[in-house]
Parts: sequence; structure tokens; C-alpha cells
Amino acid sequence: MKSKTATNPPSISLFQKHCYALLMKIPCGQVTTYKALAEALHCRSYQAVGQALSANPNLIEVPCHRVVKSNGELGGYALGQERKEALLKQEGVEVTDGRIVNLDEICFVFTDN
DNA sequence: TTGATGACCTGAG
DNA sequence: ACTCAGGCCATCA
Repeated sequence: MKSKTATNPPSISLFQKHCYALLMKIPCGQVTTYKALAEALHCRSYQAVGQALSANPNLIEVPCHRVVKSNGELGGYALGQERKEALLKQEGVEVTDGRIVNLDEICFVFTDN
């Protein structure tokens, strides 16, 4: 059944899949930046990472709200920056005036292992 | 294929 | 502090 001729398009590319995988690895109370994510993916496409999150197929299982900009700002969010800030505060992240307070302290680092 | 877009980053003025 | 310009790379038309 199912001729499956048209290759069931995976809806998402491998690049995006990697992004989500790394996102789910981020523990609670920690955040990361688009840059760090791109570095973890071995590429310099900071924007591509953002677009991958914008595709956001699973906004529930993937904590995309834990991804912020490198300059300390929250960045963007499908539900709006307000929601993002609220979620971050809920996680225990210090946010002031739409900016991460101690970003360097709570920035999650992706290890090779 | 090119060209435009984007939840970005960095540097210079 | 802010604004402007260039760069980076994946995705879509």
C-alpha cells in the first residue's frame, strides 16, 4: 500500500531537525543563543537557525523560547516577545526590560558528547 | 539557476 | 547609546 512514490516529504529538513534536537537538550533555567546553536551545527548560519525555529513544528516539545540573541535581547518568538520573556522568567531566568541579565551565566554549552 | 527573505552577528561612524 | 552597512547560510518563489 501506499505507493509512497512521492517520498513523503519530511516537512522539515535535516538542519532543522538538528536544531530541535539541540534545543531539547537545553535544561531548564538555561538559555542559548542563535550563534551558539549555529556553532553546534558546524555552520555560521545564525539566521538559518532562527528560520528553523520559525518553522517551529512543535512549539510544545521544543523550548524555542530558550533561544535568545547574542547581544542579550530576547529575539523573536512565534507567540511574541512578551510570551518569551514570561516563559524565561518562569524558568528562572532573570530578564529585565526585555533583556537577559546574566546571559553568560546561564548560557548553555553544547558538548561534543 | 538566480534572487529575495529571515526569531541574526559584527564592525564602523 | 544608536544607526548604517556588510556578511553569513538555509529556505522559498
